[in-house]
Amino acid sequence: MGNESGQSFCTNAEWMGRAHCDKCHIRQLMLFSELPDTAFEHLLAPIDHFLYPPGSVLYEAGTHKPFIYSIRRGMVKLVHAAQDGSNRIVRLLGNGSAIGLELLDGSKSYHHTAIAVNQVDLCKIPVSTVRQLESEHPALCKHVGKQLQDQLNIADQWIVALGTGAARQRVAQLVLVLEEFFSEDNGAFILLNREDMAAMTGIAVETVSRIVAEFKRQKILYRFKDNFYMCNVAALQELSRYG
Amino acid sequence: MGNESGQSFCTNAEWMGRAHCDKCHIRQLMLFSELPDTAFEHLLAPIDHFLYPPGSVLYEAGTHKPFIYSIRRGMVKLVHAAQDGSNRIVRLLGNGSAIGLELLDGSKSYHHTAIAVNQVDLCKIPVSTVRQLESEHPALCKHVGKQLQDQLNIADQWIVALGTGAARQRVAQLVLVLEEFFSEDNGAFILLNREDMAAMTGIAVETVSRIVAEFKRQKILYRFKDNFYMCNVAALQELSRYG
DNA sequence: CGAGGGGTTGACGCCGATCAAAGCTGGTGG
DNA sequence: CCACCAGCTTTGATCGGCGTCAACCCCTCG
Repeated sequence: MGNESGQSFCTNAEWMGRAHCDKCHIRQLMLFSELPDTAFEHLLAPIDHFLYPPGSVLYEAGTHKPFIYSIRRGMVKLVHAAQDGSNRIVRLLGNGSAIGLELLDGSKSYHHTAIAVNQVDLCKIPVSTVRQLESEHPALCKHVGKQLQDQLNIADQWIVALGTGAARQRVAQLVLVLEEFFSEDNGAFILLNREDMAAMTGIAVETVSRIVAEFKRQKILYRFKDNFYMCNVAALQELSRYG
Repeated sequence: MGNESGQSFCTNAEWMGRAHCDKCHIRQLMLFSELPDTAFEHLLAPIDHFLYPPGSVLYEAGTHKPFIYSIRRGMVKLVHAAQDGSNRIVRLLGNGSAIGLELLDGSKSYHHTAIAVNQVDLCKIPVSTVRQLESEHPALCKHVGKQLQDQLNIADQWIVALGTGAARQRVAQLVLVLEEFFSEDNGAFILLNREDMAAMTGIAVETVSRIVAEFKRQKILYRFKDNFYMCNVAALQELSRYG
C-alpha cells in the first residue's frame, strides 16, 4: 500500500516541543502571518511542533481530533479512499499550507486522510486556539480564506490538468506540478513512487511506469541525486499540450 | 458549442433593479445571511439584481470586472477552456453559491468562465461593497470562508466522483449529483445536454450519449416532463460503485 | 544469500475515442 | 398545416490506448 506502510511510525513522531510563534522565522509563510507577536501571549491551548517521518498518517478521514495543521516543511498528500479499496490522491500540499481547515467550518470530521510523503515538519494547532485568535484578530479570518482559495485553485488545476487528456499528457502535467511547487533551490524535486503518481492521475501503475521510463530514456526526466530528479520543462509542456 | 451559443444573449440580460438586501426573502441562503438589516443602509456601490437566460456568459476567464455574484436561483457552470479548444467544466453551482470570489483574494482576473445553464437569477455585488461590509462586519469574512470551503468540498467530490473510474460509473455519479443538488421539490432535475455532461466527466460525447440512452432503456432514468428527468437512485449508486 | 518490495517490460483483450451516418425534435417560413 | 432545416441525440463500425495479468529486474535489508 505504498507509503501508508509507514503508518506504524506515527506514534513515533518526534515531538519538537511547544511552538514559539512569536519567534517563528517562517511565520510570514504560515497561517499566522501578520498577527502581532503579542497575539500568542495568552493562548488557552498550546500549539505543538512535530516532525513526522515519511508515510506517517497525520489524521484519517472520518475521525475528529480537534486540530488543524500548518505545514512548515515537507509534502503531505490528502487521500480519498474509495469503497472498493482503491485510493485517489485529491491534493498534494507543501510548505505553508494548512490542512484540516474543514473543522473550522463546522465539519465534525476530517474529509480526507492526510499522509506525510517525505519528512514533514508541522505545527499542530487546536481548533479552540484558532477560534480564540480569530475572535481577537479578525485578520486571521482572511488568512484562512486565502488558504482555502489557494487550495481551491489547486483543486481546480488538479481537475483540469490531472483529470483530463491522455495518460502521457497527465503524467507530463504531474511532473510539471512537482517541478513547480515542490522543487528545492537547485530545481530538483522528489519523484513520487509510481503508486502515488497513479493515484493522482487516475491511471494504472504500469502505465505510469511505462511513461516515466519513456521520459527517462528520452532524457526529458533524469536523476539528479538520490531520489531527486530534474526535467526538461519545455519538452514536458509540449507533451502536456499535444501528447 | 452547446449552451455557449447563447452568448449573444448576455447583453440582453434583464436588469431587475437594485437589490434590497434588507428585504431579501432568501438572504439566509446567501452570502449576506446574518448581517443586520442596517448593514445595507450606506453602501458606496449598489448591488444589482439580474435575470440571465440560459447560455449567458456571466464573465470570462482572464477578464477583470470588479464584481462577484451571488446566485439566487439557477445553475451556473464554471468552465476552463483548454488551449486545444476543448472545454472542461470544473464546477456546477446553484442556489446560494457565490462565484468570482477569487477577486476577494487579490486575483486580478476571474479564474474560469461562468455560464448560465438554465435561467439564472443573481445579485451582482461590487468587490468594493464586499470589502466595505467586511470591514464593518467581520462576520462576513466567515461566510466567505464557508463559501470557499463548500466549493472546495465540491471540487474534491468532482475529482473523486467524476474523474475516476469507468465511463458508466462517472455518468452514474453525475446523474446522482444532478439529482442531489439540482432537483426541484418534486425530485425531478434538468438533464444537461450531452456535451456538458462530457465536459464534466472527461468522456467523449458519443460515449455519454450511449450510456444515457442505456440508462433510459433500463428505466433507471426517465423523462418526467419536458427536459426534467427522474432517476432510480439506488440503481445508480450501485452502478457508480461497481459499474 | 535469500526474501521482499518497488520498478520495468511484455502480451493480450476490452473499453472508449473517433469518424460517419441516420433518427428526432423544435423552430421557421411558406 | 405542412415542409424543411439545424442542432442535438442516438447508433454503428473501426481502431488504438490503456488496464490487466504476469514475468523479470534491481536494490535494499535482514
